[in-house]
Amino acid sequence: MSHPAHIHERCSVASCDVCEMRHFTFCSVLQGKELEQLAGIVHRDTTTAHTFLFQEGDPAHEVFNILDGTVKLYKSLPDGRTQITGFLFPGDFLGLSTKGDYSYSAEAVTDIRVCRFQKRDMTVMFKDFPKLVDRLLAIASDELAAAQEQMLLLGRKTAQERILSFLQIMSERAQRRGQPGNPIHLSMSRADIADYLGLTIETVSRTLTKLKEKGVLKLPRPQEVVLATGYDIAAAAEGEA
Amino acid sequence: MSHPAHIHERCSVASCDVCEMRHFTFCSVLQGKELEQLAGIVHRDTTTAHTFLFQEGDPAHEVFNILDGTVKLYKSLPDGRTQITGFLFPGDFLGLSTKGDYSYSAEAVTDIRVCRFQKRDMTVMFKDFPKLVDRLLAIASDELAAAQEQMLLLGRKTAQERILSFLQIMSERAQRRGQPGNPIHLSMSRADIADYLGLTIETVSRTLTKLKEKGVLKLPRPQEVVLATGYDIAAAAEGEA
DNA sequence: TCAGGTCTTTGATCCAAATCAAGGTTGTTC
DNA sequence: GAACAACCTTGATTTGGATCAAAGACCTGA
Repeated sequence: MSHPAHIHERCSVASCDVCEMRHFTFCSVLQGKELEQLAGIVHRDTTTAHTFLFQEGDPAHEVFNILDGTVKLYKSLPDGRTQITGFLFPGDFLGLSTKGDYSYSAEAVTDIRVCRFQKRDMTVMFKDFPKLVDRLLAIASDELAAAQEQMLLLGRKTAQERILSFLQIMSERAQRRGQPGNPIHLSMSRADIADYLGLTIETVSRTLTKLKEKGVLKLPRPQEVVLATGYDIAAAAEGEA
Repeated sequence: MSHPAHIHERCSVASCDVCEMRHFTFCSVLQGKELEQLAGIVHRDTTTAHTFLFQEGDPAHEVFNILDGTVKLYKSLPDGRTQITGFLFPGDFLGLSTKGDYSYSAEAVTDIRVCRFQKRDMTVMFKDFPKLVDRLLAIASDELAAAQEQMLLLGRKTAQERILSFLQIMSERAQRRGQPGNPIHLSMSRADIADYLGLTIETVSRTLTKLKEKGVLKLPRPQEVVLATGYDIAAAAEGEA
């Protein structure tokens, strides 16, 4: 794999009040003049898969909002072992950090479009519009709850429960974006799924095959999962007998 | 083990400006009249080990601040498998949640003292003092970074690396509270450590014994760990050769 | 159409940690 | 200070998922 490069393309300033993600993301609390002020500080970028938004240890000068595509957040150990801590999809926000540096890396899994903000510009917005901070606190709270759920998965679930939980999460998030929850499109590789679930590629593949043989799902192509209707995936992901 | 009961004791209203934790916790951003207003809504509770502050699924009406003792936060699966998502110590804040219900349980590991606030009272404080929200966002951000670090531990570290990471975390947190970082006092049981690290009691015990045999630490009593000076625990916790 | 690369699946074997099973230690109550 | 209970340690064995190895599947460009 070639070493991903940092983003370099930049598009011109956007007009936030006609943004298609406007009501699905953190800026949904702003309107009218407030959105104009936001448009004044935003940059839009389009970039290809495997590009870094930033890497662990980089000075944390920017925050981002995903417009299109999939991004992975991860942390690594010195010997290369990697844990993906989350996948981001359109409408998701990233870049919060109280330390001066990012504590994780963010890399495009697919081609992506993002909104990019300088943190110092955001600080001004926070001062002018405290409801933005309220919104970010709610977002951080939800992320914390999701992180705790993921700790339960990583610490205590079997391989099969992890895969089922993962499919359930991907399905729910597609629905929150207004997409169908059932044929599930997996925009990431088996390696990324493994690094998200604390497993190996082989175990991910084998477990999916086993679920296919059980009739729980179909796998017409590696990236497309069709869940059997009438199967209680939520219960199975928590280990019912 | 007897089933822990909910808290029932209540003490009278406190005077926040003489609070010993005042500068170590979220109220450190308040002063003078602001603290008086906070004192008007706080209740102090003293309660014994194994008491619940709340359980997963309870309506989230209160937030808490730990004054003394240790609290564990955890999530469980239907069959009883449990993942502790964090230990809280004096100065730590808990109870954030955007949903109506708590998404995890909080239980006293030792006898504890806490400040207790009704969420509706806090909402008023947030409106009056936006800097409180800023502070909570910073706290949530830090917790998120810690959660991501814990996901790396649970997904990718060996038993020995987990134990060393745990000791390092406990040491650092003691220091942040102004206590010595070296003889480490473990206020929780082996079972709790296991549920925090995604291991079994036996593996926790064996791994500690092995580290003792290697001369990395001494274990004068089960709850007291003395780290060997000159040993780079941080590097070992990340798997240096 | 074929060559080469990347990704996924499948198979055989291994091993770190879980499970099963005693003992040992510490603290508490009567 | 004996009896009990809770917790911790140690030993023997098992096992779920990792590792090692190889064969498909799919895509891209010449």
